[in-house]
Amino acid sequence: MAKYSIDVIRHSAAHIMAAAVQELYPNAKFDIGPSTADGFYYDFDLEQRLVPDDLNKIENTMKKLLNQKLPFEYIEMNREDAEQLLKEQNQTYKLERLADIPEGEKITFYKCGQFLDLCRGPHVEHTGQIGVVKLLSIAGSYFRGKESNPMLQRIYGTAFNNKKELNTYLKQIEEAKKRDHRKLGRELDLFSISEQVGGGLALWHPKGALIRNIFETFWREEHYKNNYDLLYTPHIGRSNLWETSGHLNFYGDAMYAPMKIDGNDYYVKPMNCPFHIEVYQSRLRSYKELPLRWAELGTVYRYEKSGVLHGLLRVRGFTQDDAHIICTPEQIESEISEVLRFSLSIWKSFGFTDIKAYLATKPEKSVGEPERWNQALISLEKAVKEHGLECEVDEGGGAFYGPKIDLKIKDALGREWQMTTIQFDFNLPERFGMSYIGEDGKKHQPFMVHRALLGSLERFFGILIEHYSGAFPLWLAPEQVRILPIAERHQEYALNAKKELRQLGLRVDADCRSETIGSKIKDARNSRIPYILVAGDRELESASFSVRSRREGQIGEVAFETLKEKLLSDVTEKI
RNA sequence: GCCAAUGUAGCUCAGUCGGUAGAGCAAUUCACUCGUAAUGAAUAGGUCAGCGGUUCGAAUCCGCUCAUUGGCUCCA
Repeated sequence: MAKYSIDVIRHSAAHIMAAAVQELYPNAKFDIGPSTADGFYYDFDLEQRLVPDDLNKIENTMKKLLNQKLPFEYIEMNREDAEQLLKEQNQTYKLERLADIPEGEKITFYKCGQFLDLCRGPHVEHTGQIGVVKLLSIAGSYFRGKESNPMLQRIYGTAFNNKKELNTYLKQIEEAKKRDHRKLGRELDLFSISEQVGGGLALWHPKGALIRNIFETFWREEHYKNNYDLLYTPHIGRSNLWETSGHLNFYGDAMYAPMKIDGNDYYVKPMNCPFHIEVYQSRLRSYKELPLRWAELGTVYRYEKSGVLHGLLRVRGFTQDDAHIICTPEQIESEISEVLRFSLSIWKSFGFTDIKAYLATKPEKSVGEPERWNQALISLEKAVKEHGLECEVDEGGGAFYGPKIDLKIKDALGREWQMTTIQFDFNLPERFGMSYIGEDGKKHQPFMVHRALLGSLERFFGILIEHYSGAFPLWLAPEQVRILPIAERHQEYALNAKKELRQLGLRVDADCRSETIGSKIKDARNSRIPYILVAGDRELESASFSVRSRREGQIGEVAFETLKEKLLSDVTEKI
């Protein structure tokens, strides 16, 4: 039996799904059915709405077809015959797809059982080679992905070589569900989103807020150490500011309606940049004070369509860890390199080391001098190379105002998240008429770079929750240590230790409820407490605790003095 | 925004044919004072998402609205 790549198997499975749909719904119209990163889909136009139960029906029909070991038959046709055939079958979407195939290119079909599909292949030889299939979900999808086109029904499924591989995949999905930050956010009492308040507006509960405070403090300290200055700017600004910046014109749809104050329209900010620029414009600037690196944890609000909101990962109000670097052309290279180095070091602190860069270059429509675009691009490329980052280039994928590098980080489950962004801006300096006096005594336009390392604190927190599965490392854990007295007579000892550890700056609590020790341990473990200290007669006697570490398991009795040192060093080491 | 599904106690979920609300966990109170993942008992907890309709009677049937979920589109 020939060995086929999983993509070929899945693409073939997509055909079989279409064949099953054709068998069950003879009037179905077909669009396309490619393989994806972990499965396949096919888009259909059906007279009836599919319901989840239909998936079983379709899957069973597919299994029947797989068992028949039907061959995939390759058929070449000329354009006229192909058109004729698709017209006869009333396959309007396929006809449009046919028209996409450039003149002179071969037009190929694959036939499997009764199902004939316009397709360039390749496929397996026969359906017995597809292994196991599973249909996963039904969704809507615009034809050709365009909002103005009709919506088709899409069925997602997956295929694997064997049952074992499929089960591994399904287990992964289960694991991801267990880590879902929305679920953990509720269970660990970290945050919530209230219908009363509104969708996409997160409420940080005490424990979540505590974690945020810790990483915000870390963020501020690191920025000071890396020669940034911090700014605070308002949440609203007059309409003329947003007219100058161009936001009202370009992104007005995503901005919230203005409020009238003294006859002026004020808008809630969707970005911090115009404010930072106004700080720059507050006086004449000399080349001697450049580069300026101004950072702010700036809370912004953007109208996101209702259908896209998703826990903390896609919200309407969020805090960016924003910064703007304003510098001379000579400083660009070292500044970009420095931003990248700084970014990588921050990610390392949070336990992310698998990072990939995505470089986006000049699109068709753009502003700014080509020479500046070029210089910016060179600096980005150099920095990526210098830090040895794997890099993918998206030609023409930059914003109209400048090229950029995005960093994607891989989490504990191997999922990639786009987080850091470093973007040049040739638009705003022009629009605001930013300048500095150069060595020559003349005015020059500075380079301006936007950068966000974590992106949005909300989104970062959501990903952090999933990455750690709620088990935050000691330095981030809202409750680092929990002391469990076994009986009432051990409470005083526990409370004294709690007091002492708090004096050392550790976040400690004692569980003095009249529960059994087993029950208290269960609760502490479910709360993902890094250190559980049990105190009974023996420990009281020897001034020690029975220590259970989330990371190392049961450690046994440790003298209180030794324990204090261990805890403090763990916090410093960020483990 | 679009397509679809879902919405019952804080959480997870049951609720038959339309006959007036139920479990487990969590919470609260009391008893127990316990040695490494669940001590026992009692109590409390509900505008069945909201509004409207059909009906003698609606969690249940119908319509609208809202929210959530999975996708699509979008993400300066």
